[in-house]
Amino acid sequence: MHTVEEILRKKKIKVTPQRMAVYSILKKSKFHPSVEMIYQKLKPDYPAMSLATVYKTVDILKKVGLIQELNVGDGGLRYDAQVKPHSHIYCKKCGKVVDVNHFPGELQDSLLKKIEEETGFDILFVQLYFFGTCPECNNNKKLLKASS
Amino acid sequence: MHTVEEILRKKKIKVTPQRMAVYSILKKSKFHPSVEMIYQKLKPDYPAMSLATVYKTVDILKKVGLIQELNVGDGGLRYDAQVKPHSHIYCKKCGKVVDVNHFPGELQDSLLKKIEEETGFDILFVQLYFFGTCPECNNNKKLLKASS
DNA sequence: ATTTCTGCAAATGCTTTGCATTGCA
DNA sequence: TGCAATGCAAAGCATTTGCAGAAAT
Repeated sequence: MHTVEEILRKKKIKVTPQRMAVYSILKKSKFHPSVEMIYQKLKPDYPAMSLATVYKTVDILKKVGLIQELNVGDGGLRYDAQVKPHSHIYCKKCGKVVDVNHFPGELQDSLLKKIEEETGFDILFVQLYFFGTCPECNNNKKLLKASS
Repeated sequence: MHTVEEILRKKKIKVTPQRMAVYSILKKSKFHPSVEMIYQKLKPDYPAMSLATVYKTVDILKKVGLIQELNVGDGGLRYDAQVKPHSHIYCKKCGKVVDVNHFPGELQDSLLKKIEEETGFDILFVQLYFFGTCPECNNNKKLLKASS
């Protein structure tokens, strides 16, 4: 196992406070923030930080493989420091993205090979997204239903 | 079963040549085109058509449930008149999006319920994306490998 | 006849780019 | 010190919006 600093230096990418800060936000948070969200979280500690730097940083971290990009639609890309295969669930109402610690075993072995054979593609990775409404956003509706 | 015209009229949405043309492109094509691609395909037959109209039309068709939006990343949304559950494979090199007529049965019943229980979400739909390189884009590489 | 839609052009908003300054190695 | 990164502002693009004229019901 290597530290983030080592991984960056090995690829001749300079280790800067901004880059470490962006990675640290992503590593800590379970919210799968967008670039704008990362920027807002960093502002108190790095008042001079530029939004452009956050864009450039997530791009680099993505290319190096330290983070993955999630595409939940509705406009914004989200970033995730968890790069092991797992799936995501997105709330259509509040935009929250939550990890789903379930990844169909079927998807990891025989089915992938079958699909590669059928389509002729070489499969690099799989993204599985669930879309729905989260418990918090459901609350009102459920209470209304229960009382009617 | 209802015709597209009937479905639109029922929802008080006017049936226009532009709307039918956009739907027809999506129904016919297996390419999962973007808004820009749809616009380019329509230009010869509808030289006056506006790009804004295509944007507005896919939005309406999506809301009515006649088409689905695919989010393959790399910037552009794609549209698909096939609304039954199926998955998609996207070529990272040429951007092609192809249907995968395989949808893990696991995903449709017990697993969904389990995930709903674990997360508290109400799941509305699932998107499964495979990312990789298509046979055409692989060709060169494979030939090189074979001859080395 | 009324209502909605189209097409144009302008506006918006997210993301990228260019470049002088700053800072890591 | 030298090269790369930052931060700012401007540019770029995809998408949305407003509205007058056109078309559908």
